[in-house]
Amino acid sequence: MNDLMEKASHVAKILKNLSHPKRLILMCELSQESLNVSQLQSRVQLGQSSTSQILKGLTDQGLIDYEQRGKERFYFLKDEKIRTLIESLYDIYCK
Amino acid sequence: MNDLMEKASHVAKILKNLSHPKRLILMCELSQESLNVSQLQSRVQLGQSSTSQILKGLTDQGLIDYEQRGKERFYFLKDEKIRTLIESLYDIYCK
DNA sequence: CTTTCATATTAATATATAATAATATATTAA
DNA sequence: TTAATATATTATTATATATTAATATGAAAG
Repeated sequence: MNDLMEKASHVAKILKNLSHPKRLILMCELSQESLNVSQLQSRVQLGQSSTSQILKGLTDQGLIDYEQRGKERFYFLKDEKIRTLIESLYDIYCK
Repeated sequence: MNDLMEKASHVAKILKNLSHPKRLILMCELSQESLNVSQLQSRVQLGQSSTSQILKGLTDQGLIDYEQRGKERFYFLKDEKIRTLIESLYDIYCK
């Protein structure tokens, strides 16, 4: 039961990151291509601050990472399991 | 973008229901067999009230349903897509 | 070096969620 | 018809999350 709880907590945290429409869209976009903050901002219709905060959260949890190019930061999916999960979600709910 | 937002909101709501370790375990249990409230309670280590509230939320969202047998209510998954999703999660994170 | 642009951080507030306790309902059995 | 059991509901509180605004950092251009 303890091991189960740990696994469940881990998966639940990841799901929480996807459990908000705009974060979900953001992650879907990132599953297609690397994008910088202002690109993400406009695709997801959120302010600069919220977008940055969300990206920080996702980065802290190891789900995404970024590469700095000049002034810009290009974010991309770091965790391949997330990509698989997003694909499954697409298969289940959007086909 | 609007259609996208609608779809994303729908999926996000479902994910939110799974984004809590105990609700996730509860849903996993229900994906295996029908269970009554007190069985769920003990498997998930939650009080009676919380368990009932969670079950109500899941029922309201059409994810589960129940069948009354005497004093007891046996809950079961109503939405087959959820079962598929839970199986995917298992494949991705627990194998 | 100073201005500009992209992004990050902090703080403040509003809103949602989780947990608990207390009470209510409904079914069955005595 | 009352008592016992399973479950539901309501109210309250604590905690977490989302949003916004204001300020700060850091890279590059001039």
